[in-house]
Parts: sequence; structure tokens; C-alpha cells
Amino acid sequence: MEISSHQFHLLQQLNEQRRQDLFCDCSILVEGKVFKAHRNVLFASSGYFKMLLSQSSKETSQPTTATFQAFSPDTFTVILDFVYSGKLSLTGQNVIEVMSAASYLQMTDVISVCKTFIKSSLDISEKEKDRYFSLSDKDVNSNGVDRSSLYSAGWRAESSPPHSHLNPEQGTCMMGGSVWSNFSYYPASQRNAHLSKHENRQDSVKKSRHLGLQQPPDIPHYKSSKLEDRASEPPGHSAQSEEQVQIEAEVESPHVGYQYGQGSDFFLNSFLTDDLPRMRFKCPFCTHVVKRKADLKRHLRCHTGERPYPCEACGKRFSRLDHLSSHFRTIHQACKPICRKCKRHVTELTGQVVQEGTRRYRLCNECLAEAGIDSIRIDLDTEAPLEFPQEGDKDSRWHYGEDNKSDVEIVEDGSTDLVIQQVDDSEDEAEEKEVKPNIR
DNA sequence: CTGGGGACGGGGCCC
DNA sequence: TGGGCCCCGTCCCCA
Repeated sequence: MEISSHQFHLLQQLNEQRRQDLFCDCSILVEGKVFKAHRNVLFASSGYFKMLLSQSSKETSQPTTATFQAFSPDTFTVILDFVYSGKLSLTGQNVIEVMSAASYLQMTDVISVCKTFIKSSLDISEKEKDRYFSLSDKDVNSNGVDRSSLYSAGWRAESSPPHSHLNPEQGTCMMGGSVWSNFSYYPASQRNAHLSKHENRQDSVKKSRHLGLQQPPDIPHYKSSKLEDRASEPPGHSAQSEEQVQIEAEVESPHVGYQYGQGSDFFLNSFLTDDLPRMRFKCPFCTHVVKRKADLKRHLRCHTGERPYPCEACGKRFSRLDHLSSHFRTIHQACKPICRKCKRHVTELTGQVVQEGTRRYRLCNECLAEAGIDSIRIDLDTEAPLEFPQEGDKDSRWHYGEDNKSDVEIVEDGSTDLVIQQVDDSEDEAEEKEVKPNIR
């Protein structure tokens, strides 16, 4: 016989012990703030801790200490609360950093919940856009209190997968439903904590020009992981003040009578705007505005860190197909008609393609001879140019040539052997004519 | 310290 | 309207 409440009570007890610092055998230091926890709980929740603790347990029986600079204490609080309660307190503000931290800590459940949160937020934004034009303020506004979205990914969601369940006790939102009115309010100083430098740079320029506003310098800075670095807010970099956000909301959404309360403008700013008729889609995570939905979708990947386009030649992943294709052309197809060594222009006659692992580049005959790699034999019968997947071939594997297109997977072997390949430059010649100075 | 290469994000155009 | 492609500017890394 199984008592379903047992797991819940057990975790509740552990959480209580953590709060009272009872039996805690692990200290986690996040930007100077110390979190106490139980090794076994961390071990069971995170791939990162699993590795860390399994190593440290071999070495010593002393209490373990882990230090992180990759995310903020606030973010780790959300993560740790989730670990000990199964409830993930996501907001539009913290979702990016929580996802980044979860990625760092190898907590796949949390990552998928974050992704779902983001996707749903966007769906809702789109739906709300429709509602925006059809509903009155009264219809959509509830009470305006701070209502963080609270996901329960625990065993209380027995009938639902973690990412689709919201704790009903919190009276919060329904994922996938049509109502999404509970985004928590954050001070504007934190609001843009995840803006990319680039966006901030551009946005601050745009805003200053548009509204004549100064950017306040006092922005909290959260050190982030590599992934998040580009999307994090550097100190002094353009966060808007609360007032500014409000002004911006008013300027960009001049339809009065549409407010969800203080914090709700966060996602709703992705609405169509009247004063910017050509700039229609606003990013829910930053102040960036784009003309097309497709552009917004593309832009959002810089927040979500999603990289759906893997290079099957080297395994590197890209957020955009064009970046992938550009990478592939540059790195694996040796499209540049330039000798990598002497930088001289090479043709079919004056140079050859050299393969180094999965990398390909061109060397002129002189540099080839100089490097003494002209004696390496290659079997031209089995060598064929690397091919980039064609349209509609997104999911297929990449391949060497036509003949073995379906089965051959290219794996980076780390080999430093150089292979020289005689190539037909006819295509490259054609391409050459179109080469512009900035094409690499 | 500097320059080059590669990655990446934004914008625009074409189909 | 969306996807693909190209151009441009910027950042980061490395030699």
C-alpha cells in the first residue's frame, strides 16, 4: 500500500531541516551569500551536484562547499526552493536567469519548465494582443497584486507533467490557457537585468533619442554563465527606471484603459503600437521592437539560449540557420578563395583545399610546399565535399557527398592530420565573383 | 597591445 | 507571412 502524501511530507521535513540548518552538510556560496543544504538532496536534484558530490565524497567526509559566480543568490534561491519543494517560482524577470542556472546545474526539468513558461508567455502575449482590442480594462485586470507565476513540478502534480502544472493553491495562472494575468512586478532596476549588451546599447540610444531620457547608472549586476553573459546587464548599462518604463508603456501603448496593474506591462508591451506603425512586435524580455513576428521569434532565441541548429560537422550549435550555414561555409567548406597562411587569393590552379579534422581551408601551392604537407595522400574516390543540408533537410544528418548522404555522420575526431583535397573550384569560382569584401 | 577570425544579433530584401 | 539569405556592426578569443 502506498501513502501518497509520504513523499510530500518527507520533502517538507527536509525543507524544514534546511531552514533550521539541521543536518546540513553542504554549503553553497553564491556571490558571497551562503546557502545551507543537504548533500543527498542536491545530489538527487542536479547533475552538476551529482558530479561534484560524488567526487568530493570520495576525497573527504568533511562538509562540502560549492561556490558559484555564474548566477545570482536570488536565482539560486528559486532553484533551491524548487529542489526542496517542487515548486518553481518563475517570473518574466527571473526565467532567463533561472533557466541559465538550471542549465549550469544540469537540472533538465527546470529547463523545460522555463522553456514552457517562455513559450506560453509568448502565446499569451499574442492572445492578449487580440484581447487588447476587444476587452475593456475591467475585463482583464484583476487585482494588481504581486502574483508570481508559481510552477509546481513536484509529485503533487501526479497527473500532469511538471511543465504543465501550476499549483492551484497559489491561485495563479493556467499554462496554455487563455488567461495570463499574473506576472510579478519587479523594480525597473531589475527589469532589464537580462538585456543583452547589444540591445541595451541600441535601446538606450533609441530611447534617449526618442524620449530624451537618461539611463540610471545604478543597476544591480548579476554575474552570469557564459550563455547568459551576452544577455546579462552590465553595470551602468541602460536599465530603465520604473518611471521610464511607465513612460515607455504609455508612449508605445497609447491605448488608455489597458493595464494589468504595475507589472503586467512586461509581456503586454509586445503589442501593436500606433506611434510605431512599422515596428510592431516588442520583445517581452527586453525593450527590443521588431517589425515581424518571425524576427521576434528569431530575437527571442538570444534570450532563451535556444540553439536549434547544430553543425553536424563539429557539433557546435547555432541559434540561427544563416549563422550555421555561414559557419559551415567558412569552417567546413573552405569557401574563402584565400590562402589561410599568406592570405593571397588562390584558385583551383594556385591552391588546394586542406582538411584538418573537420575544418577545411585553402592553402596556396607555395604555402603547401613550405608546410611540407603536400605529400599527404588522400583517396579522392572517397573524398567528397562536405555538403550543407538543403531546404527541407533540416533534420537530416549532414553528409560527405551525394553517395553516402544518408548514413555518414561526421564526427570531430580531434585529429590534427591534414588532408589535402583536390577540389573542383568551378562552384567557388562562381561564388568568388559574388564575394563581397566583408564575406569571410 | 593589436589585428584577424569567428560568432552573433539586428535589419532588410527576396521568394 | 515566414523562411532563407545577405550585409553590417560589435564582441570575444587568440596568436
